[in-house]
Amino acid sequence: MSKKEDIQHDCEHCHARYKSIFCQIAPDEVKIINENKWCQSLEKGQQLFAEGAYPHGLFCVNTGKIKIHQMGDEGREQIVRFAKEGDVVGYRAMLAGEKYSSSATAIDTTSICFIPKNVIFSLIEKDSNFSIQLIKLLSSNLKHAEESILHLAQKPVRERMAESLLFLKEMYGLEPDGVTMSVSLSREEIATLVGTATETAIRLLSEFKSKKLVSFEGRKIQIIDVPGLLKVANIHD
Amino acid sequence: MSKKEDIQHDCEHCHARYKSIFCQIAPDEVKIINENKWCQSLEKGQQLFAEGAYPHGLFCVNTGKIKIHQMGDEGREQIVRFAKEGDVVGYRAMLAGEKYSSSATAIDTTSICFIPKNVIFSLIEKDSNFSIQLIKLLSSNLKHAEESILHLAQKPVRERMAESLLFLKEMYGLEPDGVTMSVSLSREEIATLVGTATETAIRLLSEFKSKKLVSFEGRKIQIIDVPGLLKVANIHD
DNA sequence: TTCAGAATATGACATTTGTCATATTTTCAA
DNA sequence: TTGAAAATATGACAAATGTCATATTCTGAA
Repeated sequence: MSKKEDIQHDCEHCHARYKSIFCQIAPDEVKIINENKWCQSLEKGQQLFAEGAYPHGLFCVNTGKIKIHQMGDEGREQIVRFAKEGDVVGYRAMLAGEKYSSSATAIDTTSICFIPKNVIFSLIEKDSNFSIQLIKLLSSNLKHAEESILHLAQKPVRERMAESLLFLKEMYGLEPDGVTMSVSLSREEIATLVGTATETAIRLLSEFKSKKLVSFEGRKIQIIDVPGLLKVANIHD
Repeated sequence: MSKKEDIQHDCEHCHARYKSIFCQIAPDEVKIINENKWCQSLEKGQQLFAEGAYPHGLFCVNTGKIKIHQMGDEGREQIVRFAKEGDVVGYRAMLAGEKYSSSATAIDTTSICFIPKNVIFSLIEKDSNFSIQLIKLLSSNLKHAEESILHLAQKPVRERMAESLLFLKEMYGLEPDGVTMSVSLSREEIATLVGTATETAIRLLSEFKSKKLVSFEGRKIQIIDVPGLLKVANIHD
């Protein structure tokens, strides 16, 4: 499962922990996690877990980028969520005691830590504040999911494309140049995020490029005109 | 807010509580809830809470049916969830400490109980098992929401319509005749559940009727051919 | 009962979006 | 380096779905 060269980080001073649901837990609890966790690194494209498998714990992203996706009837993938540094993945199925309903795949070089199920459940039992952190995380995910439902049902593809680009910019930020997006996705992946055909995604990106809203060279996309994109996305306030 | 004639139920022997997230809490906690809750009855069409308002507690459905819906850009409503007896509504925003991101409206004569925020949070603090119940509820809602995302993005309207009818049958069940659905929704509401235009929803229902998959008289819909609907919905396993 | 407004229904049509075919370009392993 | 496979791009077209117009039916209040 994991490779020899994977570095075992120290939870106590972990930069990702401060941003995570584990940010407020007691030092001795941190110690328990540290002793039971397992770190692993993933290449871009490597799968973390697959739909249908049984979870034995959850994963905390240390560095890198993860997509959470589901398989549709016609074998078409749908991206339902993303995760970055400090985010927790694979927790929904674990908490519910179910099989994974989605898969998770690295979309960049990623370092994650695995924390066993029993450690999480004993933490829930001992630390009500941790429960609240988990509840807030689930709440936030649910809110975003319901917003996606609204947009998929009511917004045309062009609006959703503009919105998705702005979302990716918010989620993963920009490179030091201040315009290039840090995430690099294939056209097909962008299509499965927006919820459209790959060709439609390509056409819309070309259109946005010709309208000087974005520019790109392969998978490196630059966000040129944020107000313009907001307008196309039909976002006002 | 509430009317004189609203009956104040007794939580201890409440039939809805046994089906709810409150099914496993200690007797003295039940007593605290009972002393702090407030029961209210709603007519069909009455709103329980509105998008943008601040939550002061959560609502537990005693009897009846509730729709959770959001407003889209063009003023079109989108139904994102339903609730029935034993379900809890309005908890997401409360737990997250945010404004409501959706509204809730009775779609049938409904009796609900309001439980104040502080009672819920002290319960989370005291009873880790209750936290787990909440976490499982959120998990289940999130799972369904992500499934909706997949289906809205990838399934054609006809499939989603068949699926929605089957979903409503599962959710609210049938009348004693064994075929008529217990929920009664307008064509427009069905459309906002499926995520399509009202006219398209009407046309599809007529098509299903002519294909003897369903029959209906106004808003009373009979489910005639479940295997046929499953086939149209493209559901196999 | 009666009437007005709402809900349901249906046709005609426009628009959006997806699909298929086919270039063109890029990537990566041999 | 080179060639094959994958990814990107674009055109032509088909299919799905939404919109608008207009009946028709239903519903509830006066």
